[in-house]
Amino acid sequence: MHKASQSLEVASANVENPQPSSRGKIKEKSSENAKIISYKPAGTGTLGKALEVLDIIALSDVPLRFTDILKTVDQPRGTLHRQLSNLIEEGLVLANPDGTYDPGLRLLKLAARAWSKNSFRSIAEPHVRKLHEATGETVHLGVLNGLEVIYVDKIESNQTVRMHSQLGNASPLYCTGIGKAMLALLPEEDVVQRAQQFAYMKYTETTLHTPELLLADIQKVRNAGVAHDREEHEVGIRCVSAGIDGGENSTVAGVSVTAPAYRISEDTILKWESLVFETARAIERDMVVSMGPRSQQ
Amino acid sequence: MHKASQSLEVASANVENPQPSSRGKIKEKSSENAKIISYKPAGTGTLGKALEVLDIIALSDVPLRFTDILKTVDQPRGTLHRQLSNLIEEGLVLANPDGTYDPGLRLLKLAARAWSKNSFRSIAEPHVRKLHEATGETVHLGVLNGLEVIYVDKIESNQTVRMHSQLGNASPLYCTGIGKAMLALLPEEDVVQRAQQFAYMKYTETTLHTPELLLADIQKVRNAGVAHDREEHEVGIRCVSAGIDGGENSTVAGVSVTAPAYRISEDTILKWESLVFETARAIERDMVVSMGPRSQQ
DNA sequence: AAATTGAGTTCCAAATAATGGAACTTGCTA
DNA sequence: TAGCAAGTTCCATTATTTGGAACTCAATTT
Repeated sequence: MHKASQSLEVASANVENPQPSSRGKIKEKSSENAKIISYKPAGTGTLGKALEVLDIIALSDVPLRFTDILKTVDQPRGTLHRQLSNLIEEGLVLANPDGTYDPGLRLLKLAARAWSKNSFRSIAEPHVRKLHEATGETVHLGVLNGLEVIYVDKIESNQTVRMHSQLGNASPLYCTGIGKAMLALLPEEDVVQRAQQFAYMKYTETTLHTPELLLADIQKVRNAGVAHDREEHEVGIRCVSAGIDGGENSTVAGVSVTAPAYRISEDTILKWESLVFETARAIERDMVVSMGPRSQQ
Repeated sequence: MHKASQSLEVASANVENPQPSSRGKIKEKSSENAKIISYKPAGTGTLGKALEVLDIIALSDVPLRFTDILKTVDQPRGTLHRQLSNLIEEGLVLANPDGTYDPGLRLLKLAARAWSKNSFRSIAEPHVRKLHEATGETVHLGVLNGLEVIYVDKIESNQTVRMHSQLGNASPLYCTGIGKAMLALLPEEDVVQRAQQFAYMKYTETTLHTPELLLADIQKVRNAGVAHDREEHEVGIRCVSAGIDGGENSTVAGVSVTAPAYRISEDTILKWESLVFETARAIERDMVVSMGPRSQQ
């Protein structure tokens, strides 16, 4: 109990869940069920601590030196030094000649596989493409991950912007169309809980920057079936989004169409609402076929 | 040579680097042993073992179940089970409802940062783009990583193919233009050593599938300053490539132009040779400016 | 229906790896 | 040249990982 509690306690709070799992599965963390969700597992175990360091290096906006990392992570110098050595040895971190550290190439290689193997993404791809063709605007496909949405696919309307520039990027749930659409799929108490955990930032005038504003909007999304981002994350940018419920698969995701506000009329928005909604439904249907109950191999 | 320089080179690209390091370096497994390059560090330490499991999951072409992984990795069931638990808890691995495992979303998020933070890539980007504009064909940017080239950027000639589909992908050095161009930059004994370690596959009729064939070609590349892939990896595909020597930075990389053989004449090839060569030189110059001696921050 | 098998999970003493404090280098600065 | 800051190494202590075996549970087999 002593040690188990430390390594896997994330689920400590959400005990007793019927979980109709057939064969046992490995302690699945906060997926759909988790009543109490701990999004910040805080590096427990050797792996967790190593990843904590890796996160600091990867998520920083400026190159970090040894001491910078040391200040962020609460550890003795000797310990951090060895952790960095291990990360470098494994190719997860790159030591620059000037004494700073960068994320390593191995991450790219792993992620390339993670992306191409992602079955949800490949199932959704034709639908995403069709939506792009129907609207002519930028389309995003995102997956729920804790308090963020992670973009797993994207088709740009404007080809001058690099396509892949944003894949894998993460945005907060509360200020994006996809984020709100996904929240609306979750049980109310789960939404309430997450709403309390956001570190709200008022990106624009219309950003929903309190749990109350957010929860009220989520209710509207539930009724409408689609979510709107009315310049809530970036001035001048609007988006229409619909949530995708993976069901069995427990994946919660969303699609969206995004465009500059000046370019689109209310009529266009209405048209997009149904297009986006239908796209989400189509993806859900394909998911049941491909990964649903009783299938796969 | 100044500042701190802890380029520990465990499995880094350049063995045998005089490296006038001033401050001590991190760890450094065995400096006199640097002749023997261990590209397969074989999971040492807790982190290494965890990554070994992650690699198996990420690099497999089919979804793996617990037992499949167990057969590949030589470990007791109990141990593997806990390792998987840890990987799942950290978001590096995703447990599917059907009992199979996939690489997790956290990898995408980390890799997105690794990519956008990669200073080499961003320095090279304008040159890569220019080369694409000058040739109208597909341009690749790759970095040396052990026995492979990892593609860090790519501009497609044919927009119908998804741009990001290949980023992070790895190919063997011996059968790609960029790979051979990079090898040509390394000291001879290093090339010989790597040449012996490849698991040669005869992809096409012209694949250089023995160390002898490869070494002979590398010599030609050294003389010419550019490397050719004459349908050595894929039938009907040719490519012209030049190596990029990071110098101080110790990054070894390469650029290439690729096109279907039927579409290009010998004249075109000649023109590309100088374009590609010049692009590589231009990138090297920019690297010295941005990350070379006396700079940073 | 009972027995068997296969797949996954849990437990715990023993083995191994990580920790953290302190001493040690080294380059830079006052 | 003394002092300082940044980075590196060492090693006894502490904590985690290991691996074998026992256990659960469902799907076959007999």
